[in-house]
Amino acid sequence: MAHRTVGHPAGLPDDPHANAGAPAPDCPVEITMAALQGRWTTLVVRELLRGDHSYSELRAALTGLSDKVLSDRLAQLIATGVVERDRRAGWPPRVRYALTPRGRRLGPVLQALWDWGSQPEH
Amino acid sequence: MAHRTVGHPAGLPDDPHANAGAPAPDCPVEITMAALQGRWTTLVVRELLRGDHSYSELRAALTGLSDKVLSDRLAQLIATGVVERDRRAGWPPRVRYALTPRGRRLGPVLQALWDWGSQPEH
DNA sequence: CTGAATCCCTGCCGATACTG
DNA sequence: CAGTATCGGCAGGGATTCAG
Repeated sequence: MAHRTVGHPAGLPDDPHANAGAPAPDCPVEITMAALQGRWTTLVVRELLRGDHSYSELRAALTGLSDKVLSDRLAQLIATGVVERDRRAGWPPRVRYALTPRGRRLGPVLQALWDWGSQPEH
Repeated sequence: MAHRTVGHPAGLPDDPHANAGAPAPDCPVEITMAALQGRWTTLVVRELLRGDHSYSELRAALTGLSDKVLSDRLAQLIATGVVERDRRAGWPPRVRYALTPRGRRLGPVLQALWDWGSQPEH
């Protein structure tokens, strides 16, 4: 049991599946990074953690975010199963965006990112 | 105390400092994402979680990673305080790369990323 | 052995304009 | 209200070459 510098709770890095010598798209870490990647993405998720929003509510909350990028991000988050779109019939068009259960589970992940980023340098 | 959909342990999203309406470089989440951003970055960190490595050891472990990107990644990780370089006098040049204490604290972060990415879709 | 410098190509993202 | 279409600038990163 040679050089196990520190104990790891699960999966990392002693998991048998954790032996990628190259960036594999099916690596769990890559999957999560891909879901969160891109400018504004984490902010959109954080906004939706507060509750569901309409398109224009998101745009108002995230000042500086353009239409193109917002729809790109929403499409990305829907594709990764983080967000679901609820379109209701009638006029004017009413669309609501909300986190899926999977999306809500990003809370602890963002929390871990927040915690590390808040820690002092050394 | 209107619509608090779920309790949050700390910082997110009810932290007073968590009100950025735009991508702020000083946001803790952005700091962590910036440290981990870029292809190969998480794999380099994961490799170093196993112990310190020489330059060529890293290159051997990460098949397909080019010199340019590896030195870019090491510079990035050193700049963000994740990795430290230990250069020893003599010939041939011997250099060792190891995680700083701060870098070792990325373990739980990668674990959180891994966990989310391993979860079933719904 | 340990990198830095260069070249080039691709994809991201911001701005603007337009549609159902 | 809720998006899509198009374009252009710029940075990321892969291959190759050169240097300490």
